[in-house]
Amino acid sequence: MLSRKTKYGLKALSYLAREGGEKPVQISVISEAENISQKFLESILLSLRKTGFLGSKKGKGGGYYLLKNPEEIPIAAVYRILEGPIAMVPCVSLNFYEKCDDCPDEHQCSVHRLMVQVRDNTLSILENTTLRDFVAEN
Amino acid sequence: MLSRKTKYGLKALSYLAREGGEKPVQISVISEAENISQKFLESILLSLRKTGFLGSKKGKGGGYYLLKNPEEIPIAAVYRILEGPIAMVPCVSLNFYEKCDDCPDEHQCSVHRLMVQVRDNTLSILENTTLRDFVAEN
DNA sequence: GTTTATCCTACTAAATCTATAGGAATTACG
DNA sequence: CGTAATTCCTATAGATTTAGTAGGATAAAC
Repeated sequence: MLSRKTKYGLKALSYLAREGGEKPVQISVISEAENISQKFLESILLSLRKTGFLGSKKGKGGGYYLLKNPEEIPIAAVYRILEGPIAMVPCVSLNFYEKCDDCPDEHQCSVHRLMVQVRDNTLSILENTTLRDFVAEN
Repeated sequence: MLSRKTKYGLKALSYLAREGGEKPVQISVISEAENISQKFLESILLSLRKTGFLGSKKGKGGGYYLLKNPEEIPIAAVYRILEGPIAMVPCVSLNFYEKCDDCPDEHQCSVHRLMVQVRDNTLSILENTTLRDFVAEN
């Protein structure tokens, strides 16, 4: 299940992408447009800024803006920042790998093999979809 | 992320499928073989029994056994019992649908459309994989 | 009637999620 | 300059979920 954090983050980025990126957009504007708690959104945008997806400007007329073109931002990258691993089990994750404590050999684990398949499929969708697709659809 | 509950449940079912189903297998045997806390596994098997996947027998020589052939048990069905929705957002779930409180119209939501894609892909894997595949792989 | 097993309910500790609070820092503008 | 508008940052808190644990009831085998 997707956390609200990730969902809100994607919606906010989507909003910024649709906006075109001419001027910074204030948190309050996005939070109203997308029905997101302003304070919560604030912390989400902050972490997207710290990881290089967003730029910001303080003070009057300030706000957030995209640092890259929408087509350069795959959903997978955003997902990994806000949600974490895309894989359903850590032992199958490419970016957040962890060994399972219950499996002596993960190559003999049927769950492992199944989840590799699921990961590959999900990944191909999330890597090949960018913010640009979010804009184009509307 | 897959909960341990679901992972353990799948491993236990997988164990039973490999066993062939002649005789009931005790919780303690499965829990040792698969490195799962016995008490925790107990509650998992119980809920799989209540939902018609497993039969059980009490007393000496008792234990759990599959009620159907492995090829008749798709992973998707087990997943829904133990984990819940396969979809990443409730508004995209076939079996556990819920409207998002933040979306006025889900058909105009880019996250929704993306997650429909992800769901369809994951679903086709989980519906077309059965316990039989878990056995065959070894 | 003793042993072996599942059955069932309730509880708990820890982690995670979803925020909220409150002020500091920065910028625009008159 | 001074004031208003905005992001920046840290800390905290309440709710929910997860991953078990405890302890006895029930049933079957022998």
